[in-house]
Amino acid sequence: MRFSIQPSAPEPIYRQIVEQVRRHVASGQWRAGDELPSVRALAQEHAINPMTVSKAYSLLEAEGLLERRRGMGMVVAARRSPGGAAGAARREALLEPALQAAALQARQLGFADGEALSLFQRCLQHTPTSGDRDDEPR
Amino acid sequence: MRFSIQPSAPEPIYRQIVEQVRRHVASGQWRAGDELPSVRALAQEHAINPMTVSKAYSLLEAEGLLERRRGMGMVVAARRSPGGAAGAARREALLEPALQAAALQARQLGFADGEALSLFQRCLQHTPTSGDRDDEPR
Amino acid sequence: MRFSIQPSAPEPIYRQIVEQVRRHVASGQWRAGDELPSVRALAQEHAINPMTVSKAYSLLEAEGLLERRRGMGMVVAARRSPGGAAGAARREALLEPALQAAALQARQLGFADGEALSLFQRCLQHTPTSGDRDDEPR
Amino acid sequence: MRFSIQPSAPEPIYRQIVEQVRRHVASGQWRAGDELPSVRALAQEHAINPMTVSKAYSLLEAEGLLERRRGMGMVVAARRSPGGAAGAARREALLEPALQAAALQARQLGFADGEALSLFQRCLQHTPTSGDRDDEPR
DNA sequence: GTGGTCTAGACCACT
DNA sequence: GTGGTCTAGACCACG
Repeated sequence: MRFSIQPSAPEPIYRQIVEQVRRHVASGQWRAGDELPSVRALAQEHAINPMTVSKAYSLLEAEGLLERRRGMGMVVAARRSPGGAAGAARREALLEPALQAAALQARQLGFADGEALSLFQRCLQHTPTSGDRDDEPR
Repeated sequence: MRFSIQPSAPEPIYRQIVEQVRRHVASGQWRAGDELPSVRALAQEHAINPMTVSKAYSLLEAEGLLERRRGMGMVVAARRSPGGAAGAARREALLEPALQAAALQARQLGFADGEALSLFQRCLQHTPTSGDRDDEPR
Repeated sequence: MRFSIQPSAPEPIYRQIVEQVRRHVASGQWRAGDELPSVRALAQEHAINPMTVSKAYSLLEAEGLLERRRGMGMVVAARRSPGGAAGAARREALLEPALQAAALQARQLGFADGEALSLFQRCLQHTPTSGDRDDEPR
Repeated sequence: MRFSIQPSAPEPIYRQIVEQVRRHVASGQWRAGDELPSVRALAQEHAINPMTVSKAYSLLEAEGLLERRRGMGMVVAARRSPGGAAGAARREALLEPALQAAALQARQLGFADGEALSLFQRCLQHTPTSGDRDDEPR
């Protein structure tokens, strides 16, 4: 259960954490009851401030994706069923904004559907399958 | 020559304007000499701050994409040749970041290539060809 | 649009703010488009840290109750319709936890329904009608 | 003599135990000499930390409500006289904070006295008379 | 050990 | 002017 944090990226650190947890839970790679690294451990590992990690965890707890086990850290909540059909819909919903943005930009750039799809396919092939990469390009 | 502005989107308004102009010029849909809406008109139409429009226009002028014609507002500059092979490479370069981001998220969500491509195709079909849409989905 | 903040209360300050906004919006006392005091103004008025206010506002934005007008502060979001039947259900849902807790305690203390209701009525009569009190007892 | 513990509730576990004992003793449902479950038994039954139970019992002992019988665990102390007029006042005092909180929230939500009382009555009817419920609504 | 809260101050981005 | 983000450090509550 490792995180990929890039302090220099334009996306705020706390949001990088939030989105990674969302995607890993939605994809079923992390399951209900799995323990997350402690605030202090994650902060120290990536040389960031504990409050930044805490902020991300708090947001995920408010969202219902994580649960606080008092005195024992955070675990993945038991509410979602990522395996079923609802899980598939959720995953699509999470991916859709990125696809729509890309589609809109392709249109504004005058690309035909085939060209855009071909370029996207090339991007997919250049993106490793595992979600556990340590330093993804941004 | 209409703009699509969404004040509630995470992308800053001035950047939305900048990127839209870049794409429409790169694609050849807007050509040298075309007049852009005045700062005041664009600001009023979308209920945004004139300073925001002005900031975007200034950035585009500094970039050499627009020219300031005294008393006539801004027009598309004459420097680029969007039709050639170099233009094609430029258009791809402009689209690539969005595609890479989508590809990465698709991977982290556990989608196979075929699924991701199919979802992207659906998005493309739901996105009108013209760049003149007024309210795209967010 | 005034807030009642008691730094010495056991309830965290940021949560006092969150709950007050929730209740005032749910009751229709604050309506869509109403502007909230700025982070800095509210912080200074009650001699608390701006980050504490900001945290409360951020939570309310994530909840969809407030909207950020960039560069212009926060306003009440336009999504809810507090006047309708759904609003009434929402208000009841917000009140229910407190009532249930009181009911459970009354039971564990061995009160009969009539006694508990009578005591509650006395409490209601001692609680001013206006929600704008500046220093409510805790 | 069963306890209702909800580890996920905002109220700390040790305090849930303390308050339940207080209420059951004040109401006369638990009487002098009654034995409480052992620290280990209570901890195991609710899957909580024995230290948490021990902390609650110690607080109650310091308060004079419980007594430690060597080798026999804790029993309800003999000091109070819950049946008299003073006992009634005590019970009311224990219930009052919850009622005041509910009344304040009802006011801030814009409820009239009649509505609030009616909702409270419904809550009371849905709350079993016995204090031995195992899973109350949260 | 765990996370929560608050403070103080700095810097950034946007309008 | 607005809010957002991050850092550093302190203290608390809980288990």
